[in-house]
Amino acid sequence: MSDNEVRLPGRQAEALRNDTAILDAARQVFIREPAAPMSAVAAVAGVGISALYKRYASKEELLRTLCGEGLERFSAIARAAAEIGDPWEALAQFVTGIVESDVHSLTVKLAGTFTPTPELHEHASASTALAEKLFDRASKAGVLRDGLVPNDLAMIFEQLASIRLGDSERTLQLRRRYLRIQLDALRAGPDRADLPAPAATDDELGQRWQPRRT
Amino acid sequence: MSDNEVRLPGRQAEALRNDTAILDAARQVFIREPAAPMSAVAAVAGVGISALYKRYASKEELLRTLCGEGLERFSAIARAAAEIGDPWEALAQFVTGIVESDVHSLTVKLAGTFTPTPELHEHASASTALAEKLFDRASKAGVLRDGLVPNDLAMIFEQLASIRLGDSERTLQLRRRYLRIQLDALRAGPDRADLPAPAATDDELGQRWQPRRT
DNA sequence: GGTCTAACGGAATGATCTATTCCGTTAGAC
DNA sequence: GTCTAACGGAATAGATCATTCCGTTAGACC
Repeated sequence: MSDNEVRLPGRQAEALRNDTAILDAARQVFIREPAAPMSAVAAVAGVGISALYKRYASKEELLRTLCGEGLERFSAIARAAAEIGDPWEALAQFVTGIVESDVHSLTVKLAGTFTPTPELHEHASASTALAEKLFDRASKAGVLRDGLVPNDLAMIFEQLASIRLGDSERTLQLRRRYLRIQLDALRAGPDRADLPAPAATDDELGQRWQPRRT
Repeated sequence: MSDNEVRLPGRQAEALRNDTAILDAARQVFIREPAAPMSAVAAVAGVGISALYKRYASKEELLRTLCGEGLERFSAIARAAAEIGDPWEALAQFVTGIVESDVHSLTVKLAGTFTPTPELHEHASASTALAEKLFDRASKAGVLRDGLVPNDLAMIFEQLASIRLGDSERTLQLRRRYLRIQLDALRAGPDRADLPAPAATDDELGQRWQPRRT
């Protein structure tokens, strides 16, 4: 670890360390199980429950924070991919980046477990726009199979995020395997059958942000 | 509905009708939400809770029954596909059949919510063997991309089963769309990159049958 | 050294949710 | 006109959690 913040000694240093420990633990716990109890987060972070509530007024607030952080990460990955010259490589890097950082679990799968703020909605729209730009570039370059639309990417993320077997390292390996398969099928090529049904609409995908009970 | 069992009149006829109503409702409810309460099943079936417990000693027993029924369906689909002459068509029909009947949600996704019986295990093994036969036939015919193994099919089912948007009809449409994409990527063809990691082993897949809490 | 207090740990509280049981009804069987 | 299998659904008995409360404690400051 780097020590770029060791200005603060003693007690306050511990508090800072706990800040990140709690966020890391929460990310890890809620990615594995979106309905996990707060006590599980505290246990993984190695702190007491009160340390959580000192920082976040409620579970919802913690989840919102995690989700926002996920959207941030999503945007960063999209922006980095946009720097790549080759349109296909840019898209592939983007998709790979999202899958490798498991950002989908942090955003869409957490949405619906809390009531979203307008800011989160805007942030989500902006992120989607970045992804669409990458998609359109590849599409105009003719490297994508016919009939695909940007929202297909979201569904592919969803499918890959459903893979979870063994520890997180093994899960990552398996996701890479099936990502390769999916990417191969997205490229333009001979023998591509027509896609049988329209992709999900924005409205359909937006339903995920409606608060759910489960 | 056909009336092949109307020998029994009155009260017993109602009981028979309830038998299937309950099983249908349970299938529908637990596919949508594996952790659904028994009362939800009763509500959908249009009966009282006691009608459930008259037939199944516990929730576990109902889940086991559903799972067994799903394995039965799985085998039937595999056997029907085995009749098809063309190896690729046989495999494609099999995969399509599993996805269309949402049988994966009935077997693997329910496994782990109850303690499995030895019979279920054997039944599962037998089903897997049928699927492997279809896979091997296609593999030997050279129509599959290199590096695929039978267990890849299970992961593809898993990914497609994770798609759920709107009502069941819309969900089916979307699954057909992404099934087409996945199938295209399974065929042998030019430009197929090597798959980056080994597929799931039987042991890894078997872990799903270990009882979980969630 | 002696206080003071921010930051904690974690038990206690108050809701909520559910599997299962219990008991009074009722509609056909006879 | 009885009798009873099959019900409906309220009541019971436990879980499971989010959140609060209160007693500790380890640095900060004198």
